[in-house]
Amino acid sequence: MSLDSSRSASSTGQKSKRSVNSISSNPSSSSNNKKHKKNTNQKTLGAVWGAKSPSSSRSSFRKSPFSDFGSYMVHKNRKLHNQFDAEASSSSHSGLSCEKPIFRGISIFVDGFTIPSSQELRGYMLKYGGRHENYFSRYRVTHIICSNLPDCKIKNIRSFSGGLPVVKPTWILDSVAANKLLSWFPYQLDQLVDNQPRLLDFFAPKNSLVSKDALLQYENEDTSFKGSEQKDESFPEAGQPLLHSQQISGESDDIICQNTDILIEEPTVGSEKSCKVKIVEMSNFDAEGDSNVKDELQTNLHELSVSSYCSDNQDSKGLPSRLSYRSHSTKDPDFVENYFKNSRLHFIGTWRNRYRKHFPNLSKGFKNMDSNPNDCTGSQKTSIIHIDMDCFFVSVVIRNHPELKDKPVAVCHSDNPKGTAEISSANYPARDYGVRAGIFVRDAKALCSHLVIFPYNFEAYEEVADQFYNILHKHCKKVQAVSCDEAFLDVTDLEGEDPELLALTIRKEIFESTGCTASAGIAGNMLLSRLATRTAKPDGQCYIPPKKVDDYLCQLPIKELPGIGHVLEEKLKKKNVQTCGQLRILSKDTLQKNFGMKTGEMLWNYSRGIDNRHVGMIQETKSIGAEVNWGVRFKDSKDSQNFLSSLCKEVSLRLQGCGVQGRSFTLKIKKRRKYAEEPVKYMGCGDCENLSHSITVPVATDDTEVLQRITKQLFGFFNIGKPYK
DNA sequence: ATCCTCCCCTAC
DNA sequence: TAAGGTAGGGGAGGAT
Ligand SMILES: Nc1ccn([C@H]2C[C@H](O)[C@@H](COP(=O)(O)OP(=O)(O)OP(=O)(O)O)O2)c(=O)n1
Ligand SMILES: [Mg+2]
Ligand SMILES: [Mg+2]
Repeated sequence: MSLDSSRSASSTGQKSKRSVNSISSNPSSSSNNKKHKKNTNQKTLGAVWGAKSPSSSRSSFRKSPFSDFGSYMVHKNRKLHNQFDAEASSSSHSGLSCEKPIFRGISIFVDGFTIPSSQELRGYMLKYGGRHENYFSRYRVTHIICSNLPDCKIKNIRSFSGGLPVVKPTWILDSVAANKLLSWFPYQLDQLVDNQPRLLDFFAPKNSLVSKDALLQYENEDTSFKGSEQKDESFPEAGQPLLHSQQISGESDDIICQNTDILIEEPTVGSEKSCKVKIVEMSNFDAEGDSNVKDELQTNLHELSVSSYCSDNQDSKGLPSRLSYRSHSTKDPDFVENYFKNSRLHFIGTWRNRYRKHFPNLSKGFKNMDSNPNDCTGSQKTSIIHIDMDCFFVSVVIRNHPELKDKPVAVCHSDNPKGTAEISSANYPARDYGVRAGIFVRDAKALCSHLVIFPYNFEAYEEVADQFYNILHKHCKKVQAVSCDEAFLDVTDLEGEDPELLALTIRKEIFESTGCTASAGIAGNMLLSRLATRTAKPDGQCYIPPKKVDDYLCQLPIKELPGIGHVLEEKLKKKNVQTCGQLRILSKDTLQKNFGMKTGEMLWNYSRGIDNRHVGMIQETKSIGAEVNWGVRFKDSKDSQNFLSSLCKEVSLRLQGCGVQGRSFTLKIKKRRKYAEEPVKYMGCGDCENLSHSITVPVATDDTEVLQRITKQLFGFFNIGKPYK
């Protein structure tokens, strides 16, 4: 009930996509899912694929990742307000460390029963500068610790160790006794000795974590497929005799490749046709009990998306066989699950749902500006703080590596200087070289050859985010979470407090508690405080007083405004608009005519520093979905069906995890564009067309089997593989 | 006018 | 090798 206010305020009535649901229907509703809650919420929670790049942008992006994306990164004046920096560093970091950090860079995972116990080993690791992981991850763990095992278990360990050293616990004990890191080589598990990779360089002082990746690469390097190396973008390799040859059985072509025949002639390298599928499902809540207004069911939309690449024949040799290791949609039966486990975008995309469960009462727009409907009631001007962690993923993983603080560091799955893994976050020294989130690691290495790469540590991000929000909630009731590292605070009501001092205090606490720095922007509305944060970074804060607003905005490149991405930027550039000052010249009418009513108004307002949003207006979830656009390769229709099936399962789990059901469902697919070349990105989806169909069913569901039926039907709408029609 | 479907765009 | 997700806002154009 309270919620409609939020939506109506801005949108002037209807046009809201789906009705909003009533009150509390959400968690309470279906009683049945109680038990799921615990399990599911943790790792599930899904998402939808965003159909990111339009054709135009896609191609430009491909050619020069930097040019249109982060090109300028306006380098922030770190100036003013940099206080506690020095002082805090002394007091802050808890010290588990007074001992010589002989295990620096070492991260162990203890498998099974050991003497001494896993807990004791953990104690040693922490005390001597190392790490201990409770869960195995090939990216975080550098050594597996394990006692000799029965043969039947050995096989298991061999397969999951992924080539990491498997070492006896005495390695730790002896190293501690010697007060230096001994080579693990003599301590390998007896049964595995023959198979150990030679990884002596592991201990290269720098960061062993990285070297692991590097080594793996070297092994495979030569076999890397040529297609993607350099030229790939230039021309469609005309020749390429493809192994194509005959095709498959009738089956394969029907599903996927609709224009198979045509495609075959295409320049495409590998004989694959890509095609993507995306499914979205929408649904209403099962309001069950409160029937009240049936229309209130909030519709909850649930999307599934899949993208696939189908290769029509030749499952045999050629490129594909080489790719077949394990992470590949048709090769790995648990592909979807593994994929999500390692996806950074999945992590940040689902973070919000985890936050909701973690801070149930705080996450819903806290009664928020309750009374004052239109507020704006002048009396006191509102005061908003925006706060954002500096290069979050990097800061967290280098907390215990002070020597790296001023060196260029980035977080990425791979350190392969020829690889197409994406940089997730780069610290400020790295940004000086032009390295930034989203570029390929090979491009990053080209910009900065000594860039240090760290692997992800999702558990740590989760933990730091919790500390971050605990601190924010402690100081302010009106907190609107934006993402795992970013939030708005409405501090208007905290009259006794000077916002700038408060920001200082909060940042200091964050640093002391997490070892990571945050920056803050303080201003009269959300737009301005957010912009202020950008100029404050890194490790600073910035207040924009009302009088300075005009000066501040006038020169500001429009791309800096939230809501203006690369497409809008280009469109405006064509009209000769590059700064807010220039944007102001256009009338609201013109803008609305060119960009639509809402977008036009937004542009007009933002260019003047006007923003009427309120902190804390968070609505109920409207949609839940899951999508995969990487590593999807289908050989025949069965593969695609299996894949859709796993997505249905995933979505079903996520719905249950949230305690909601859906009535409206959308399937999205990606289909390889006719003249698309081989994807530049390893296991990527390349240049695709995005298609979607949706359907609304009479009764809301979260049942896997029902989803499968619906999905099948939706899939049929695409007529994939039926050239005529 | 309003809704509905199929997109596109943006942010993290 | 590598993990290109997720969710919401909004526009165009056709159906009602
Ligand atoms: N394209 C992107 C953008 C972000 N992230 C992840 C990594 C970031 O650390 C985190 C937070 O995003 P921010 O936009 O806040 O970026 P950073 O915190 O890394 O840097 P900044 O100091 O600019 O906030 O989200 C990502 O993986 N890929
Ligand atoms: Mg940040
Ligand atoms: Mg952020």
